[in-house]
Amino acid sequence: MAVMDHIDTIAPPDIDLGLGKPRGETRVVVAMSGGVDSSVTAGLIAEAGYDVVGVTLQLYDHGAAVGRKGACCAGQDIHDARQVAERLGFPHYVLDYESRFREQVIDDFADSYLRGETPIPCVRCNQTVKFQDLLTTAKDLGAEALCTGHYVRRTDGPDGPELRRGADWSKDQSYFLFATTPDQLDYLRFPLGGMSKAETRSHARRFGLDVADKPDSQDICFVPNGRYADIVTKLRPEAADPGEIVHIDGAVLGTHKGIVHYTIGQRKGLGVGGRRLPDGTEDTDPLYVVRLDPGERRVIVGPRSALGRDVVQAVDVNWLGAAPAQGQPVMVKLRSAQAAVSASLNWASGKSLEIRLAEPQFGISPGQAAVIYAEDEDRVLGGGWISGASISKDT
RNA sequence: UGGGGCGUAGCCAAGCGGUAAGGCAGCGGUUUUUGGUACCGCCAUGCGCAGGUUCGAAUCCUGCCGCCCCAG
Repeated sequence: MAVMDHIDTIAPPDIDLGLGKPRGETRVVVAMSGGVDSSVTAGLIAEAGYDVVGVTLQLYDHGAAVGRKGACCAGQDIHDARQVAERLGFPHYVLDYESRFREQVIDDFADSYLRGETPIPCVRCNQTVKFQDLLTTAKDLGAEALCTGHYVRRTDGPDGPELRRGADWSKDQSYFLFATTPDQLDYLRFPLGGMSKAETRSHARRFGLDVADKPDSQDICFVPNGRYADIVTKLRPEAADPGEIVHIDGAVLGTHKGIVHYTIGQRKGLGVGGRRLPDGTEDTDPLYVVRLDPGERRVIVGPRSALGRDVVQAVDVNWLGAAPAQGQPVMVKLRSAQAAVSASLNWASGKSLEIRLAEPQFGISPGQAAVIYAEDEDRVLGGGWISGASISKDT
């Protein structure tokens, strides 16, 4: 089906992790999700002569995830990872991280919705379970580095390691790794960072892996069938309490089915049709969620024009290197699957920052990440969790 | 129970004798390791109901029903 996704033959690359010891004496832990990317990562590192130890984290309930396409880290995926390790001939361990994952990722996910935010569990998972817990485990296993199959690059700069976008920008995952600390980055390696997805799959075929044609993962890994609201409702029933849908002009337009179902910028799912305004004109423009008021359980809606924001505040900021100077032009991604936009730093103080976007953006939601790139749009300077956004007054 | 107006899909509606626009909502798909956005596709054998006129009616006529406004 995907014609572009096929390269017939590909030569073995010689991956060097730059760890300064003979490869055969250098132990490396590879985080294996059971998908193509991390499987190939392990294969390439083993092929390059390193002492590979594959580790797969069991993150959530087996039963719910068995047989699900494109998931990771449970059931079938653990089985797939084990098979890859067997085929490629290196040891493989499965670690039970279910309780840690629940506490640090799933609970946070649910609480975030209660606050009227829209969380990114993938970042939380990288930030905690993978780059804290698993990283510590890797060190305990005597490894010199932890490898993952992320499409990002780690380069050595004058002030230490730098994080850069994956060479294949269509698969770039740097947005999800903005919270990686300098110490963590120092220990991490991303062998796929210079590759395209097509190349990765070709290597998988070269290794004869059954997962070569496994679908790319998508959706939230611990949510079956994309019904994330079900999970949140199960954990925090009040997130599904109904409330009013209120237009920014004050009119109550209907009832919503729980704040968990909405995020700023969202259009679908409101169920509100056209209406006749008091002045006699008709309003049939689509409505978007402009704001969430968790205290009053209100969903505030308005036309798309009411969504523009060009000032963004972020907290829990992480810098990979020196923080940019005030007024410095940067590029910022406010959403994983959207191009970075021009911005400048208004101020940064401690773990907080405010940026000014060159042009207003639509659908900026607290709980999401503002990831800041250098002007070349390649290096990740850092980022933070969006805490608020506003529109500046006309000049 | 005098006068006037209106009843077209879940909502807002165009059409005013020639064989049901459009928007919103909804559904499906594409895109996507978060949520969302965007884009593409689908969505009224029928126009309150019943008769009538006509080659032909949502469009004209009659009756009934239901809303709304004004006047009692």
